[in-house]
Amino acid sequence: MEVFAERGYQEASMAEIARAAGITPAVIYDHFSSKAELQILLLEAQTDELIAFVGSAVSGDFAETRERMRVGVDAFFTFVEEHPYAWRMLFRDPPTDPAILSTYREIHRRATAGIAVFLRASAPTALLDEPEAERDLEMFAEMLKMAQNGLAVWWYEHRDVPRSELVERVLEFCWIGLERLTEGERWS
Amino acid sequence: MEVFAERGYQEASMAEIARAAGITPAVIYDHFSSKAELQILLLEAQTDELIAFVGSAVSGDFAETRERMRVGVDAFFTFVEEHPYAWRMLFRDPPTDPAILSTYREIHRRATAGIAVFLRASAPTALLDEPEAERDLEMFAEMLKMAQNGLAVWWYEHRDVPRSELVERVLEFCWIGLERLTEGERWS
DNA sequence: ATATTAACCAAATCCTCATTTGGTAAAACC
DNA sequence: GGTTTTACCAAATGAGGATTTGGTTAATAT
Repeated sequence: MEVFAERGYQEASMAEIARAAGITPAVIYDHFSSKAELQILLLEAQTDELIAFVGSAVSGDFAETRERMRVGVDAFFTFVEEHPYAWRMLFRDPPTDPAILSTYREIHRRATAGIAVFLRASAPTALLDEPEAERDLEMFAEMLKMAQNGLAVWWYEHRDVPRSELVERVLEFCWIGLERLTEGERWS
Repeated sequence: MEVFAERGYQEASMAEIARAAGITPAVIYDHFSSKAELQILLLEAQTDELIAFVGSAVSGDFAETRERMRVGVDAFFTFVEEHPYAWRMLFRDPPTDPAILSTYREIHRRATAGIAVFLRASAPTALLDEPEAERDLEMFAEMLKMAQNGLAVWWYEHRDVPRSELVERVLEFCWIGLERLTEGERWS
């Protein structure tokens, strides 16, 4: 993971991965059928971990939707902080290899879908009855995911900024929009 | 551009690029010193075009900041619509080649900085005097850029959605946060 | 008209890896 | 104690693809 994350898939050679693991490339092939498979297994494992981590953070009871939102965003950045390699593999370097691209897309689909489910759970019935509700939720989820992710990339070059500040900025940036969404208002 | 955009840098072979241009690979080397240089020149040219395009769209006089914002966001999506290859090269597939990575980072730095300048121009003096003003603007710019870009990626799979709808969703998502930023308010 | 430069190409190079081969040695099993 | 499985590796193998070579032909310049 370290080598994949630091170098990106293409630049990570099996030789370097093996060296980092203290073995030789041949040993890797005793355990994984190809470089692509190795990458895919890592990606999937990390996705499961991220989704479980954020999911459990937001699953409790919250007095206000906003609190739940804050906890979710905070959980994401906590994951980034604690699993920097995982995050870079998952969100920073889209793969070029076609064999991995479909896995990558699936991961992002799952991430967006997860956020959308979360948003839907907070939205009022009236809004959900609108014919474009699904699509709108998906768009909001996509924007939230990418805004968060963009900040995470930015954070990488500004390590001195504390996590709590990132969380605040994300909420400031989009909260009101999300709040109105969850209250069923539309404005022009 | 077409081949780079469709396949991504790694998967685009010089042979295919040449074929698409109706020539042989050797001819490319009469004009460009390497595949990396070719990619870099294309990236830089497209960046200049995008920045000029959005820049001129938002440079006029607007009664309200919100109108200016709408026009800027609309200009971005118009560019995506009219220059799909350019957009994919610029924003969709981060390069893996180290020689190109620095160019890619510089491009994104310029894009974020351009958005930040735009936001700063609309922000009140009081807010700009805060010590963290620069950093906050940068964070907002980063989020706006990535939210927009995320929607553009999403759009790629939902071509039936009209541009105007994307623009509205972006504004809904983040406008109020931006509005408060430009009015100097902070809330907890 | 001739010299120079530019556009072009078919066929070699050549280099970087991923992947395989064909083993040894230690551990686990029975 | 012998057999099988597992962990391991040094040294090939081989493919894909960027880049060069060594030209020809068309255009431009003088």
